[in-house]
Amino acid sequence: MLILSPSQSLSLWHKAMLAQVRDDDPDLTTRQMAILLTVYLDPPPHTVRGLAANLGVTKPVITRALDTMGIMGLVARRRDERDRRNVLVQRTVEGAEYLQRLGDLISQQAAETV
Amino acid sequence: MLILSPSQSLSLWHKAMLAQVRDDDPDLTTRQMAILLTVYLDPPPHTVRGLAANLGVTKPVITRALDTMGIMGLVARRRDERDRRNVLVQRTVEGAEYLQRLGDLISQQAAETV
DNA sequence: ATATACTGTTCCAGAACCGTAACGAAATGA
DNA sequence: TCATTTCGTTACGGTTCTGGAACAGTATAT
Repeated sequence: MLILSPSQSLSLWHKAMLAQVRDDDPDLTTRQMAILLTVYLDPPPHTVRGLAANLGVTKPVITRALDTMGIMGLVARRRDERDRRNVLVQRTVEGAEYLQRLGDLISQQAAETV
Repeated sequence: MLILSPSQSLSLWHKAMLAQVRDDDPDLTTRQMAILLTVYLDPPPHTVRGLAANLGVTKPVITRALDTMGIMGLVARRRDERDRRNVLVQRTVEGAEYLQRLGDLISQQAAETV
């Protein structure tokens, strides 16, 4: 149970967004970020279809986001050997480090918020 | 001074991103969101050049974002009559309401975070 | 008056995204 | 076996964003 007023929320959101924009890495889209966080925070397995349903978007959106984030090294794909129609989305060391930095950044901005 | 652990930060970020993706409104890009929040949270005046420098992006990025968010009604442009080279970025009722909803949403997600 | 500096915008080619629809591969059921 | 269903991906046409360069309009300085 976190106490975070709407005003504090916007201030925190602002700082986090600014930090994202200012660093040199290319920004993830809102959808990509939602997918990435879901893969790392929700329990596996994660399939394309499951992610699409969870986020309320079409399957090609997931496929394309996985393509992009795969190239970035943030997630990996693997065939489900038990049902080879499925693709299982997996975490990577690089992705875990990326989100760890993000969490640290937000946490730090929160600490500096009045 | 807010206490928000990295883990709580990611969880909060996740929920906020999911809410953004799931609603029907088109998602703002990270840059657009950063510009919008800067205009509403930092003291005016806001110029294209100032915003570009503050965010570390080029001026066309600001111009285009103002075009898009202007069509959405989230911000407005006005010539600076004292120096007609400048464009002053102004807040709108619709933009204020948008950010108020965003702040409420994040605040509410925070309250539901363990 | 004229050159210079500065502002925001527009133009350009390229990249990434979008939704819809069609698709091949794999599993299921008759 | 063969039709059907269920996967994820690809193809299509269109929109939006990107950085860099050129631009017109305004202010300033000589």
